[in-house]
Amino acid sequence: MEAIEHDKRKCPSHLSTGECVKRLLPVKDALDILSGKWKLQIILSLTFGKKRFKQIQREIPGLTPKMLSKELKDLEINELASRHVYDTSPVTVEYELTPYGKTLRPLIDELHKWGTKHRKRMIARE
Amino acid sequence: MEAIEHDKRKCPSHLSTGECVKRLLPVKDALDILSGKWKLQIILSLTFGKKRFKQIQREIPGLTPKMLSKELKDLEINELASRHVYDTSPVTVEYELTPYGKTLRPLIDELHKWGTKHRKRMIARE
DNA sequence: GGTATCGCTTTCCTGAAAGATACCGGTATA
DNA sequence: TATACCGGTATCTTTCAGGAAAGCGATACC
Repeated sequence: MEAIEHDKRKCPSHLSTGECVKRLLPVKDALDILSGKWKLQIILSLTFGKKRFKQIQREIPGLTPKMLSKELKDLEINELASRHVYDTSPVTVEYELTPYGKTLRPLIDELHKWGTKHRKRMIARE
Repeated sequence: MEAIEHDKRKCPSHLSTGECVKRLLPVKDALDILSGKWKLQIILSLTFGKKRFKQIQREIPGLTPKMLSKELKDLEINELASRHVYDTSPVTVEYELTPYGKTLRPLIDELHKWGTKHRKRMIARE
């Protein structure tokens, strides 16, 4: 039987497959930083000001200290949040978004914009 | 010992905690659609034109038919991709990004932009 | 003395996602 | 006849993110 015409388009001709993958990497980096069950909530919580460990935990129901600790470390490693230890006793520890962390804002806004449209669309469809 | 001054900022005063969570939902929706090991690559592959099942699979090393099948279904459910079956034998099936699917573009670009900066920063730091 | 708070860490465990592998009917190709 | 392609599905196993619970040193409160 007659086959359908297929062109072999893969990547645009000026890009090799390898280059396509390379273009993908930064997108994955960004995605990694925001995905996961708690990251967004924690970032959001910190956008409203400095917070202490327990304070964040109390704000986010279900968040265990283990997870919070881990996520905060990730944020620190990526220089999105900073940790300040004060020599009180027992120690006081505060976390805060770095200026760099705040550069996530437009990205989150874009996600919010698209997500909102999508949500409406999916609900409208029923 | 003297405690440090803490304000109790949580959410901006005009937003309840519930409303904060609500603002989060659409962001998560968007994130869900893009995160995962294969979704981005599949979407990217489809931005370069209609593709057949095996064609996509060949383009993305390591992608099993089971995963591809599942991801394509997800894309269909979200109306981001469409499936066309042609009555040849054996059947020919083509997948393509819908116009709606193409609206993801600015979002992916934004992720790419931030991700690129972040990648540079992390590499520069060593 | 007993209990509570702070800021975690450690250990153990589970459910869900992802991977490996095999298979299916139908067709074309050698 | 046998082998390969197509578009998947079915089944089994592995991996791994994340949860539950306990503990820790230091302090403060009743």
